[in-house]
Amino acid sequence: MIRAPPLRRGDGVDAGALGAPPFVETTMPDPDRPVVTRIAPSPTGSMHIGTARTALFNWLYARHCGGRFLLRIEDTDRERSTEAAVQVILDGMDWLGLEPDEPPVFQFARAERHRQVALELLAAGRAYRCYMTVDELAAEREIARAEGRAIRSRWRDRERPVGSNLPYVIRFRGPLEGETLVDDLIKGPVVFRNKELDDLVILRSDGVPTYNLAVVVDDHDMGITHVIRGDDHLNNAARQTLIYQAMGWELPAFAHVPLIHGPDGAKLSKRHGAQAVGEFAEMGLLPEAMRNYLARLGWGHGDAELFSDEQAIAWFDVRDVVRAPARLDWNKLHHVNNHYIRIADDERLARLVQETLGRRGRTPHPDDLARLVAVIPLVKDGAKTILELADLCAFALAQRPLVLTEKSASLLNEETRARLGRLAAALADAHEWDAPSLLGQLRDFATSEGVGLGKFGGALRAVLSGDGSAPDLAGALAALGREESLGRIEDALSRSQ
RNA sequence: GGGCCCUUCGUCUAUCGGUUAGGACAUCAGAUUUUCAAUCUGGGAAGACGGGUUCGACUCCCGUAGGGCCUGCCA
Repeated sequence: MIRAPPLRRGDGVDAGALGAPPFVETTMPDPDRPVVTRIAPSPTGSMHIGTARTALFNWLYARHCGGRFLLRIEDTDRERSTEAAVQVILDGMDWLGLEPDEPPVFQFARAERHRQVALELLAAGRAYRCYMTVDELAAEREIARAEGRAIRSRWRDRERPVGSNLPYVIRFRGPLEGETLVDDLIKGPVVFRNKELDDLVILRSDGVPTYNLAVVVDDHDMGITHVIRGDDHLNNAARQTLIYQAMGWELPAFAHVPLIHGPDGAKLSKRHGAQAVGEFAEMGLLPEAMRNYLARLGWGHGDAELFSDEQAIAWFDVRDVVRAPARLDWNKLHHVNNHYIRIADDERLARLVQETLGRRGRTPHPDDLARLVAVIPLVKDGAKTILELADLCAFALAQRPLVLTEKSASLLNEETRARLGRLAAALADAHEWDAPSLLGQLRDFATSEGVGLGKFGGALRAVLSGDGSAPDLAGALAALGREESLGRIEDALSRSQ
């Protein structure tokens, strides 16, 4: 393994102008080191679904390798970071079931350590003080852009202004020649010409470290072996590589995963329906469905579409992540969600439906849970979300006497009322009250009436549900129970026309 | 402007030089049916474009076009 030369302790004067130690080509990660991955979101708002997928990839890879998965909160931007946003991340990870193996690391709490490293780099001549004002910087930026080159500070090779106490930032002193290789696990080898890389600010004028320094120091200190993150960081990886080399630190393996786009191919944003993890939860998606769908978005294993966490862990390798950005497809997400609703435990679903109903302002009734557990098996196959499941269950929770919609009421005429009356009488004597035998009885009744089920099915559904949204009739009768079912029919028939 | 990344059915993907280019979602048609749904059967649907390399290219190389990211004292 190639290692950078040891840091040279400076004498307080920027040594770069005198000739900094040469930069090495690259150092590769030790293949024998146990894998450590991390997700490093910044708490500046909601938790993006792309962040969730990156977290999932990190989690899957760590589990696959028998390694560890860590969480770091990147809160060095004091202006925008909020405690509430930290909680959103913690809740999001919890909901997704992606438990980090250690308590989260808060980046800002490590600012002193970052500052030390910045000073070390300064002392070693690998960084310098830049006294450019905001205006000067803006001007340089404009010129550099016009000339099609990276911005350069004129303080790179200058002593500090004599006797001045002007504010300054510390910039990393990158090499002007040669190339830097980022050997990305997903994108393959990517070569950057060093002259294209600007000298990034590592310490702000107020002494707060910047992201690019903090990530490198933290990833190194946390022993991260695989940096799996959004590919918006691919360019940063080159400059970060330079910092690793300047510090003589072993490089992690990089894997830059493409971003998630909206259905129209544009960057996923609010107008696409949802972009925050919390919103997906509120829309009635199941976390295991999200894991399956997200894993499948940008990664595949042959024809496998629906798979367990265990299978995903067994199969997942970052190297197989697709290089192109993927679009969020609501249809497929819903399809996957439907699958997990079908195989989910009915009591769990009942509780989720109760929560949904509660959010809609429904006052809970003591019978709710029991009725939901009875009716959910009947309707879950048709539910793409918990919200839809709640809609499909609604009829079972209605309290007598039901209010019939106009359409439902219109199905009750002299003929159907008479027929329902005879049906109620027949059902009152039924020995069995389960779906199969009820279906048999409905059929027998239809035969005895000399008509098809269609002649009174609509009316029966209307009086049982109020709005006609009930599922299979026999199943609905069974789920409702004899007393409730006959009561609902009775209510409707006794109502004046 | 500059640098970098990306490009297979509408969408997510399989293919790792030789396949009738496979699967899933969506869509269409039919079947079933007590509404809706579900279910079953079947169909249509793709290698951005142009050059190479090769006996042979979706696969490798170059170019073009289109999209994305970075170019912050944001992360």
